[in-house]
Amino acid sequence: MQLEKTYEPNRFEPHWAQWWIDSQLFRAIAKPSAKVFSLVIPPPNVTGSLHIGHMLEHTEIDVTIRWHRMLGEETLWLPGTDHAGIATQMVVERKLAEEGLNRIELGREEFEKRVWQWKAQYGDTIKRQMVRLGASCDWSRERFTLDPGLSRAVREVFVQLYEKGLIYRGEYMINWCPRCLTALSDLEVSHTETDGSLWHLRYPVTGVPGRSVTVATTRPETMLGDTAVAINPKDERYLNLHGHTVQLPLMDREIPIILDELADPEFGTGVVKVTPAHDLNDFEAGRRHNLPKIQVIDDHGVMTEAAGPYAGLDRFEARKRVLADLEKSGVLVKTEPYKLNLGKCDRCKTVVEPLISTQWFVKTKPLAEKAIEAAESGRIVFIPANWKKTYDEWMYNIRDWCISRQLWWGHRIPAWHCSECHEIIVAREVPKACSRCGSGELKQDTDVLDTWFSSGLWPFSTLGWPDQTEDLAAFYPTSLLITGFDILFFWVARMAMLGIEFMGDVPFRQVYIHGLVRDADKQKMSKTRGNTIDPLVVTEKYGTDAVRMALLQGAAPGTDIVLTEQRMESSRAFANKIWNAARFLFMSMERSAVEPWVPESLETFTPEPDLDTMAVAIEDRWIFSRLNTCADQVNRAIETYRYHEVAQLLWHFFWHEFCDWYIELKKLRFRENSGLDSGWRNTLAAFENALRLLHPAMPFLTEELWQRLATDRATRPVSISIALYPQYRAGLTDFAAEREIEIVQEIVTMARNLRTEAKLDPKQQLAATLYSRGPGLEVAQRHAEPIQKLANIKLAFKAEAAPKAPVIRSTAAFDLVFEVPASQEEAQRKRQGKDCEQLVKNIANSERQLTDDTFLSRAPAHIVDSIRQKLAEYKAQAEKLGCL
RNA sequence: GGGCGCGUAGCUCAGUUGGUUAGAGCAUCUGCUUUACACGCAGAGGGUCCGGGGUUCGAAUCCCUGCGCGCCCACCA
Repeated sequence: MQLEKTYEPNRFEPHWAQWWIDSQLFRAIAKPSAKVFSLVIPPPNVTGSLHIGHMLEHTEIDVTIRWHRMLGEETLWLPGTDHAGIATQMVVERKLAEEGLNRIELGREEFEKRVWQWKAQYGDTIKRQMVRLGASCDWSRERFTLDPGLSRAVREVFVQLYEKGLIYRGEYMINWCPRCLTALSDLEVSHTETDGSLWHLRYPVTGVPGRSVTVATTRPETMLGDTAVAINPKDERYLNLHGHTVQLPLMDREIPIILDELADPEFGTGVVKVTPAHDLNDFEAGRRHNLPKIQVIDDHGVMTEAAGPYAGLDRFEARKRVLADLEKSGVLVKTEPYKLNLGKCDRCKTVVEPLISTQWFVKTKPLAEKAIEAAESGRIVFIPANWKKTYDEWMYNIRDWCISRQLWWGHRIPAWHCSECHEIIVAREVPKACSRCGSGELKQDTDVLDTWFSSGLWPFSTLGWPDQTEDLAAFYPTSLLITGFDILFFWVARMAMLGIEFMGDVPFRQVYIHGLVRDADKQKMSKTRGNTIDPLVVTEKYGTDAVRMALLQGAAPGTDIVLTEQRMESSRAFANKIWNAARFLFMSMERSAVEPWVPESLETFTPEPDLDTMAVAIEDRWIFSRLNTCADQVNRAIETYRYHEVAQLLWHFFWHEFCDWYIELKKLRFRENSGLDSGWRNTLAAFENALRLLHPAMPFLTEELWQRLATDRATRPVSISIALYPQYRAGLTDFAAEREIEIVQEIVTMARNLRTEAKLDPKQQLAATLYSRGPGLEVAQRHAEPIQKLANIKLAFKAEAAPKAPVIRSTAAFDLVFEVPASQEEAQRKRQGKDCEQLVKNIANSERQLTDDTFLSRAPAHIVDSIRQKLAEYKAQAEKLGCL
């Protein structure tokens, strides 16, 4: 069984990936008692490229799923990525743009037909991406927006909310995108600070010659729709004008002066123009004072008939004309630069227009109260915990949620309008006749629902709700949601509210919020910046496992992740390192004609160290002890979502303990007795354990090697992913063995240091003497063979204090002296000078503390003791080097 | 305007409840074609823990403050 010299990820990874696609197979092989079930939905951004952020998400999710699967626990992991509806929408957006099509021109039927085509076409891309990420993927449950099951759940929720009075239809000021021709929720509008101007306009007071009020505005074109001017009731400057009217310039309309809090005496002149049809505050003020609403800008951002001479102009063009005319007539008294927060459509960046419109709303306050309580009582826990604050902040200040969209794609609102009596009927099924007048002339509302409405139902709609299915009983609530903070409000908050409302319990117990992936310049990755890393490209280049590892290394809770190719490159090196460790083991096995070991049965498949040979082989006792510690730490790290720590622990253990020391020590042993040895079993067991430990992080590589480790597949789990995950076992920790190997490492390292520092020939075997009066000398003597070979020296041992020597290296327990010609002593002397400096500093420091009475009286005893002990060691070493 | 977070080696970051000489990976430098691996091996150098103040026997860690950076929320003309 020969392995190639270099690990080629692309040869192995897709192979096992394919195996994972079919979750039915997984169910068949999993332990019957295990209710491990995962719902992974396709990442949304299949257009430009899959967002690398979702790759991080999927990796974290997959690590956690695999870990739990290996623990055989009954859990549902709810992976958190955007829902399939969005994925489809992204495809649709792109295809429409590419093919120069327009939804409206296509017509609904034709449009939907195309969408299904595109979905089929892109489905494979999505699948491939998922597969390469190593995510387990339940394709039998793939959900797209038009899924009949989901549609049913959406209708059910809508109707129930409506019946409870939590959904209403109302005229309100909404954010309108004149390009997308749809309403937007507050969350879909992003504000950017923009340089604008504040124009001061003078409105003459009717019937009072020479008297006028000056108002300030950032949007002069809206003045065409002014229906009042407001002054603050407390503002004495203008109180005498109350009851008067002003003459609206350009339109020659008489409008009242009203008293309203809207006007801030501190701002500008203290007088504000009121345009109820084009500004939310004005809209509300208009309601309070029963003002007429004059809409001067239409859905397309074009001036209406009401704008008089400006009708038909684009809103920005109208602004220019209005300003020019105002200036001409002397109404414009001042223009000053002003910074304003301009709301733009999230998707198309068009400046949003506040418009009055009839929309469907969800009354969110009652829902939010329960959601707040859930987080308060700890039924929902955020990790890191400070995200609760952000969640609360939003929940407490929640506003009603505009859920109707004037898009073509999505769930249609289950409401029908009677053409006769204008009654609105909300129903689960298409009604046959108007419930009021009995007319058969019914038209379904043309609006569709905000996609986040259906996404908010995801935790239960995917499980068959409103039917009381087995899945629903088993998997609601789920244990964990992993997601990014960018959709905390969009998705997490809505799932919480709707889940509690309809299921009577929270949808998930824990919410793990991960960071954002950034590029090397710390920029958020985005399509518009063009700095996205295409997962397909990098996984092709470095391998899926390497990319996963690179992501995990940065995945500390609460911080963003900077992903660089450099990091992926070093992860690939790590994969290759493991591959080669296996290669060495397999080659050695072959050379010694060792049969791959075959476990007796599936039930007893828990590779154990062979205790008899362990007693002889110190490195076996050591590696199992280290493995045990590592398993313990890794388990705890995954449990607390400290993925970066998981990566670091595994990396260090595999590379710097297993490869650097264990294999090197084993090499020596294999060379001296080439025949079959029961010690093999320990080596393979250690490797096998390590592979299992690594599996969640690097599934493909470990699976491949694990499959090759034993030949008899009939008697063992078919996959490493359902083998047991190594756990801490008290019996395996062996401090004595650890101490002994530490001594070996210490001496070998000393020797290597000394050799390099003294610029000695690395190939020449040098004579050296090891001095020590402690018990360590006996241990060193016992392991003289490996020490001498690893350090390439010939050692003599002396149980006495070291003499002053030119080429010496000391630690607390040992002094190592090289016998070298006088000519090579100079380099070493320089080095020792540096060591001395440090030692003298340390001694001074310790002595200062130990003569400080307050320290001695207040610091705990063990701290004082440790400093005393340290001081003695520093002094001893300084003496050996001749520093004092 | 409100809220959150960050500032530690050249770069990207760790640093658990305050306690020896502050760690890792990458990069840099030196030496090695050692038959598992040059995607490697063995070593080395590199830090005023953003500045200032305070609490403490003791601060990268806790408190205050200044500077710099980022994010989220918000209807003020």
